[in-house]
Amino acid sequence: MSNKWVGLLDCNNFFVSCERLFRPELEGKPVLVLSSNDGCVVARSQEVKDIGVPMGVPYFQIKDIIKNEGITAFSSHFALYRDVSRRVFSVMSEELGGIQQYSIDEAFFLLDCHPEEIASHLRKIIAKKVGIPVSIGLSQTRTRAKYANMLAKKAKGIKLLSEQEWSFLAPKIPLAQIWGVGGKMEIKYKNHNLLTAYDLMSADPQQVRTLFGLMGLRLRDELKGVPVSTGVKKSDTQHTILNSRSFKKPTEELAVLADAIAYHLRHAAASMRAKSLETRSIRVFIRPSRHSDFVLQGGSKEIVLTQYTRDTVELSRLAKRALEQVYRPRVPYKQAGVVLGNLRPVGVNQPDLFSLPKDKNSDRLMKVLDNINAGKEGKDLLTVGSRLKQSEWQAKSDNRSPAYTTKWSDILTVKSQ
DNA sequence: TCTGGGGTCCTAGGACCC
DNA sequence: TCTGGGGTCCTAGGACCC
Repeated sequence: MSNKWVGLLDCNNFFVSCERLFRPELEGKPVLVLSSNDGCVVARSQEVKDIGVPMGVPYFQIKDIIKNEGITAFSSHFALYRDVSRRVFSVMSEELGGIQQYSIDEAFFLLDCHPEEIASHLRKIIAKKVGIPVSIGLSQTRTRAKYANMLAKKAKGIKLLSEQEWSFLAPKIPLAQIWGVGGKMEIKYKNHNLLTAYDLMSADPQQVRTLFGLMGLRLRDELKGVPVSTGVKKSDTQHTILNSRSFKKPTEELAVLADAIAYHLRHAAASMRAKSLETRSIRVFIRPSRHSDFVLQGGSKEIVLTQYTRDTVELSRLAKRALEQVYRPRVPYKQAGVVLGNLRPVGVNQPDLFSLPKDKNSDRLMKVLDNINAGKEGKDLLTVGSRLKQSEWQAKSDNRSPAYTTKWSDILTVKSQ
């Protein structure tokens, strides 16, 4: 272990910052971003946090506050956020070499020396080249760096958390504030009298293993300063691609579900091909509302293929079959989705002894399909699988910002004088 | 009326085998 | 009246994250 520091760079209020990039007059003003369907709040500017709007609160509950406080609310616009994200990480990679992207707005990295100088340089160059404010936490493991990052947000954007300072803080840090400890685990730890980071660090490892499983043991190591995943390398390809959406209103009809599933399958498969991946398993799930009496009536069905595929037609057939197996009449479903799993990069060819030869025409057909649909985001002109006349399950986004960076027609025009 | 979507990793329990 | 035990593999679901 030659690397002394594990760093975590995190974009501040990322979605809000993305929207502000193209609406600079909103700097210093309260801004929030809603989830798709305009369902609930997923990003808040500092001003909105100060007003007291909580994360994840349903939109309909705060409509009055938004109006009274003069908050600007955006529908989420993922094409924009993904694009800005790509820019941030490409600057980071240029500066540091290897990074490990963790989410749309966070990445880990390793440093041997000069952590503060490098962190400060990173912040400046990202602000200059992309225009997004970021915070950086540095410590000995990813879990500690994550905590350092939280402190950085309250400080001036950078926090170096040394071994000494960690030892001093650990007895005062509630486990709930530690990365990886959610509501359920917090209660479980509490039940065994483990309340702080220090408590878990000093607990008996054998006991931790039996009571809290592998996750508990790893968390204990990370808190003690022993990194669990060896470093920050990894060229890891994605394991799953998921496509799902909640319905405008619940449905009990198989035909409507089939339409939604077919839609999600087309998009998941196209996204998979765009990433040059192929799949060997498909899962279909349908669920009632999380807030209804039917919560437990949902289900999922996975079909494992004998051979990798990228073919929308083949996958559509399987998706339909899986759906018919999980579907139950008289359940008000509120969400449907498709997961493609067991992904691998195309071209890693290990032909299966027992599988049939591949249909050569399939790849060509899919290419034609993808080309026709390319650039028509959300249009879905040429489709495979069921398609209802009126997609009654789809919802809309009312306050979406223009596609400043991903659609020619929405690019800003700069005028002199 | 209205409560997101896209990921990761782990584990309980059933099927199957000897 | 009695019903093995242990291993592996797979699936569905849970917990967590942003």
